Amino acid sequence: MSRDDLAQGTETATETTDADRFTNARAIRSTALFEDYTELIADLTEEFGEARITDIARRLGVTHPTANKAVLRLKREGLAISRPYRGVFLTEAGAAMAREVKARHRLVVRLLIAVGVPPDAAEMDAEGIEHYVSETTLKAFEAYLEGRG
Amino acid sequence: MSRDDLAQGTETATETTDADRFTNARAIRSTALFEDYTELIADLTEEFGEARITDIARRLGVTHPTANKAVLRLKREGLAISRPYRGVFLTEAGAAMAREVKARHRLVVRLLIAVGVPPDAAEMDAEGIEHYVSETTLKAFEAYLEGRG
DNA sequence: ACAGAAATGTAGCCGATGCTATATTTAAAA
DNA sequence: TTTTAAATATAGCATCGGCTACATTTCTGT
Repeated sequence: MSRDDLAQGTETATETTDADRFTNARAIRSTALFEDYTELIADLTEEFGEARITDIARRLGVTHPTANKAVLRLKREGLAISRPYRGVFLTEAGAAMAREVKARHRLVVRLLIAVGVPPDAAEMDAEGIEHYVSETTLKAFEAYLEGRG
Repeated sequence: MSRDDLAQGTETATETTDADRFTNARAIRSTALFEDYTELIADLTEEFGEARITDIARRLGVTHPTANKAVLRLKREGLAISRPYRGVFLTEAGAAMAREVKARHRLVVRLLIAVGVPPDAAEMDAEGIEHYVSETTLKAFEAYLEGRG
């Protein structure tokens, strides 16, 4: 099920209820962490050739056991692979998620700045906002940014 | 601690680290549910004179036990009050949160529509986005909407 | 007034996401 | 090489936020 299927809810066609919106938001909340991890692992891999648990934990501002547990979940979901005491790497699925997330992140930051948000605040807020931006909204952002050169 | 204190992180002044951003996002994630509940309770109280657990649960798309447990947390945090088998009401603190959240929600929806997001998608995405919009960004949204009449 | 229906409450389960404390393994230094 | 430091793993605890199943209370209709 894609983001936009979710975004449409389960209604026959027209109406969208409050419950649909909240259910959608809850669904996204549960994938937000995976998005953060895959994006970060991609960054670290590019920078250092691999993503070490310690680096992941430090960048996210959590302890290593927390990062380790999250990586176990990533592996279980087929988004990452790793051998004991070694670096973490993304699977193709994980890399695809990372690419998508990164593109979304950049677009959100660009749009915020375009409407006058200071760059620092834009970066800060985008970290949370990006997860909730649907394909439809993303397209609108693109169109808006196009239309103003 | 306010949203913007959080948004500044614990840095001395200038630099904002990745960890600050993620820690900020996590902090907001943990208050998002309270925001949803207070806003909804305010709505229901206005509509029906009180907020019943059943109505809260239905609008959020969760079961009553889940809503009940959340209300217990709200009460523990001093945001709501209720007597057994009776409606739920907001405290002054809860009502203040509801007002703030509602204002933020409206502004986010207006901005999304202003940049070309279809109203349906704007409503849907705002449900998640609104929680992550800082005061700074909110001010920028206001200025942007002012500046285009 | 009372029976049945509806609403609310409680108990207990689960998974996610954080933590601390304690192994264990790998890497670095003497 | 052997010791020490750093990184990683594991165990166990807590809270949150979902659920189902069941108990209790309130409301409604006859």
